[in-house]
Amino acid sequence: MGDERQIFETYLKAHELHLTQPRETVLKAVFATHEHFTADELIAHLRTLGTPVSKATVYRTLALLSECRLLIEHDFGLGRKHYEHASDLEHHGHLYCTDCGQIVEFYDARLNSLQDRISRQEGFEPAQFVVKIYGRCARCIEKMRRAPQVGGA
Amino acid sequence: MGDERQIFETYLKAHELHLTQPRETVLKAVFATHEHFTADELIAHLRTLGTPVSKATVYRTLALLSECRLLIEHDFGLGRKHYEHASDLEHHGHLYCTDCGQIVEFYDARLNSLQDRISRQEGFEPAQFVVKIYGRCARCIEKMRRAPQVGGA
DNA sequence: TTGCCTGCAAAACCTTTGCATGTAA
DNA sequence: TTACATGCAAAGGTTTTGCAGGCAA
Repeated sequence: MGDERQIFETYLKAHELHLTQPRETVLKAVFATHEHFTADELIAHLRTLGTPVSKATVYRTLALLSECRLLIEHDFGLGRKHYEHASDLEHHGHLYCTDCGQIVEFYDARLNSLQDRISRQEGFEPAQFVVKIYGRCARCIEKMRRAPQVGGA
Repeated sequence: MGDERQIFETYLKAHELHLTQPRETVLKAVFATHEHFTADELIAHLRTLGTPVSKATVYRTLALLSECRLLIEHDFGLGRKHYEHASDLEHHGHLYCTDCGQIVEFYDARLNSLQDRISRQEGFEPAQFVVKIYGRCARCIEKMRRAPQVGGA
């Protein structure tokens, strides 16, 4: 978490912005765990911690953290964004279960070489690589087997 | 476009739904091209064609077409969904330029084997495989070289 | 002291929903 | 004839913005 703070401070200085107390509160909470989270969850968590930060400021801070590449915004098509640490993104992607909504991470060392090869081909300068597989997780496949839905095709 | 119509009709019949005129209008417009589009763009396009369909019906029809796997919903984190033909999805992913918003497709035969391998590993039954690379496109890299931004890191 | 930052509430945005009317089968 | 579908407008949920007062540097 020392790294993140330093990167954030450097970014703020470079843009003549301030490291305020609310921003520091958000920074700490965000990098205290490695969980995915939504803006709303973070706002609730901060309230629980006894260090509430307003909705507007949380959104503004998340935008800053995404701009300086400390956070990645994910969108699973649910109408709200999920955030995760950019440093956690290397070599991994997400499996999203369309039945129960569970998000499972998977690791594959070949993802990065894939990203590089494709970006080079297209003349792209890659910043983020996002791999998602939508489908049904093992648990829901099993559940389905025991109690099949009508019209399940 | 014959295929899509048949698949849609079969799906509607199986669920005791009707193939109405507005649904047919949407179906035709959607499968007339292979472009990505948003709901809003489609609504505007239908108006231009002289065959307007209401917002509510367009959204409802897009949901149906996604349910029967004729369309894929994409989310590039812009607050609105992009749709594309499911049949176009094989072996390809998207490069999204964070500067100009351009979306470039890339093809790589290895994507499908990657999906299969990962899904098997995790016990997933895959339905959609989404690969996105966010970054800067060749044109914007060039533009940037000629007129660098302040604080451009 | 200066200009950025905060929090509140209102606005904006895309998408969904309730309801009376219209229409496929 | 019966149920499903349409269109309008209003509601819904998340994210953004305007503004007056507060704070970092």
